[in-house]
Amino acid sequence: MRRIVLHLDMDYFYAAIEERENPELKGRPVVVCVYSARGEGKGAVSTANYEARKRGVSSGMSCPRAKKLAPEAVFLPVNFELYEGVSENIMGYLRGQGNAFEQGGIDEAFLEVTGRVKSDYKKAEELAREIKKVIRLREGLSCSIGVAPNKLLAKIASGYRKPDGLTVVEPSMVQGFLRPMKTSKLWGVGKKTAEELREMGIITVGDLTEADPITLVEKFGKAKGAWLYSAARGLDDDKVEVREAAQLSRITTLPRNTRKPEEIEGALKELVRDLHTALKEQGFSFRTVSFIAVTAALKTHTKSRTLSSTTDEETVLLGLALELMEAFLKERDLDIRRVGVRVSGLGRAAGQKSLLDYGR
DNA sequence: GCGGAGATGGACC
DNA sequence: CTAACGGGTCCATCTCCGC
Repeated sequence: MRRIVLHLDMDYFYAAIEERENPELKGRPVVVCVYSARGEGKGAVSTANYEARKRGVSSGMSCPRAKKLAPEAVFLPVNFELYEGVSENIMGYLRGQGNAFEQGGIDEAFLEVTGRVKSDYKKAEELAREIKKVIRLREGLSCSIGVAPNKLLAKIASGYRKPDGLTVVEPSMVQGFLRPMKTSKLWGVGKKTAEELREMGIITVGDLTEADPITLVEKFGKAKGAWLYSAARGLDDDKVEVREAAQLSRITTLPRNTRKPEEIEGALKELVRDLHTALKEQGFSFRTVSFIAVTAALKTHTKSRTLSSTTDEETVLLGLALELMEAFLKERDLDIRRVGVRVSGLGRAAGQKSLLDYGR
């Protein structure tokens, strides 16, 4: 059976929800920000609506800079609980629309629809239209959808026309679709990889199909080199499936750069409490704890410790986090800008159902 | 040579 | 003001170490 995968991406999700909650915002530039503890407007842009994007505002940009570009924009702090609720509604609906479902972040998801549409692209397109309609009706939000032979292509297709787009890439169209694109359109090719490819004279995906696989492996390592080779050809057999979380973390910016334990501990304790709550909610125990420090120079350092068996004790988590923090401060004479704590080696606490146990 | 642990960096949302 | 910069997750790679 010819495989058909659908990828759905909500349009400027956070800003769109804010517009929906407050219709007066419609037509105005809206910038949703994650503000830090540094006061007066410091932080980064999470999402900007299209009015703000027209003025050059984009995600990841610093808020003061966005303010300079769009002084008349409405700046709002993120309201995660609100967005999560909306996301759950949408994902709950989507889950039932395919043969398999995979959420990839708060505002996007893959659906394996091969069986449901019997490998028929016309039916897949109809299904995509139906999904867009339902989400618009129920949530008052628009999304963009890509329909293609695999996840890699579906993801690129959903981003091809935005907002409110629908792009269908049938197998016969794959080469024509991919060849003219910049390599950075491939999911997994970011700034660094694109730059290294550019140095090799590879700008487009078409260029990449002509690259020598041996050279790619030499340059990028076995896994990534091989992946680049097949991705350029639109090949990908990654399954659509529910993935268990592998790690959970919390990180925050300190009011000022410091290496005094008493100025860091408070924040760390709060992060631990928050992380432990999330752990409990999701029924996870953990085996590895990491202390994360981002220095004044914005370099990230981590220190970790793995236990011989899993636990879900908050006191263990806090004890280890503090211990690792002290070890870090002893080792390095650096001021800390942001601190974080991470748990990995996750297991299921007794009596907890795995996400995988919930049927489709 | 293989694995787990630990550190780091790239990528994406 | 010639910059200033959140928070979260996943993955790959490298080194070290015990076996």
